[in-house]
Amino acid sequence: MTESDISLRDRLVDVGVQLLAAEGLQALTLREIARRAGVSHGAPRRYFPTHLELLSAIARRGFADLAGRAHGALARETGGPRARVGALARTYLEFALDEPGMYELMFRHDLLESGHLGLRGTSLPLFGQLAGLVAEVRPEADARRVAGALWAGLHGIAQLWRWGSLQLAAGEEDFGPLLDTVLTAHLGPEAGR
Amino acid sequence: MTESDISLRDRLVDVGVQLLAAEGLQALTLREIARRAGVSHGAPRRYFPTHLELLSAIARRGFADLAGRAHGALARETGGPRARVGALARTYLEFALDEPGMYELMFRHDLLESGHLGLRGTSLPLFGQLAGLVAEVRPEADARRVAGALWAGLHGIAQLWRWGSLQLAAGEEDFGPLLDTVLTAHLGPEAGR
DNA sequence: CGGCCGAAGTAGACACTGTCTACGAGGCCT
DNA sequence: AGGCCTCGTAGACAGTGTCTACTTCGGCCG
Repeated sequence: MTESDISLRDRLVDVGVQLLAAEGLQALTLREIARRAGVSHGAPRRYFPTHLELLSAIARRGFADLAGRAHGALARETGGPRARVGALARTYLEFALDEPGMYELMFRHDLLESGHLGLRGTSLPLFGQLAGLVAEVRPEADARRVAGALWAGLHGIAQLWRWGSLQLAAGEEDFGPLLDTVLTAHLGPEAGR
Repeated sequence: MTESDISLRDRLVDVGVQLLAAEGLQALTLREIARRAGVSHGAPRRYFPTHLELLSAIARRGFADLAGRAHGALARETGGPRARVGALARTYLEFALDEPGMYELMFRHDLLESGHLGLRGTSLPLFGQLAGLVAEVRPEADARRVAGALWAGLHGIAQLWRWGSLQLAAGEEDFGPLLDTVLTAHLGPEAGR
């Protein structure tokens, strides 16, 4: 069987990721995941003692996905540091809007293990890259502080945009101009755009 | 009795607000609210057909509270538009960090009626005021766009700060410098600070 | 080869949730 | 007085996460 090739542990996470993308965070119950994996509701407990741990494992996939996309975007972007920050930021927002359920889960820290798996594992390195690029663009500024402000702006846009708040309040139709506004405010205008 | 002076409807919301502040969003179950209000678990249904509607009524208090604080802050701040934006922003962040449960609820739109009560009711006017002040500070820019970017920055700081992400990643101890960074980036330096 | 043992999954119980429905108590109006 | 109607009660129901006792089955050791 191809399904029993991989362990139940991995299959549960696979099913979870798929279910999250298909039906959203609310559908991601322990029992429904077990059902779709074809096992009883008690089975997951052997690998994930608590629901939070299973959700955390699913979220970890999301962090890995985001890190992969960011890595790919940076590899593709051959311009200067300012352009690379722009590519990173666009990737971040596209991820948040492409995978709304996953993005939601990744930042619902009440549903995740308190260990902040995502942050330490992949967000921090990613943040470090961002801060490094910022330092190149604005050597006179406190790069980590500016990178933090930038990240906050990205996260805010992602969140508010998903709810339609910014569309309604700011009257935008696309998040691009908002993103450019934030980037330009912190880093100055982008050369070739 | 002083408790039966006010209607059960209001009492439920009162109890909810109090419970939210005391024990957080997770404790805000319909049955627990009913218990603390001294009625059976079916009683709320007469006033709030669904749990979401009760939560929405509670959140509405939060939006009103925020609007009141903003109004007060603007009344207190006698400086120019740039200083007034600063006061507004600080008020927003202080609210988010003073009342973390309420702030969380206000932006958990999966728990609120889809009508976006809060947005239309109080956030939009508030956003309008912000945009008006921004227009005074930067007449050459698209005020609503800048205000949107500013709001996103505030929301992002509030969210990330509450989880400790920014403290960890950006190495800050206080959100003030981050807030100043965002404000300065979008509006230029504040005169008297 | 046979018995055992431990890992893996099952099945049912428990407390809790939100929702729904049938029911009773009490006041108000005609 | 009698009827109605608003308000709240009480219990049932499906669903959830967690916990515990029980089966099943494959591999290992004597």
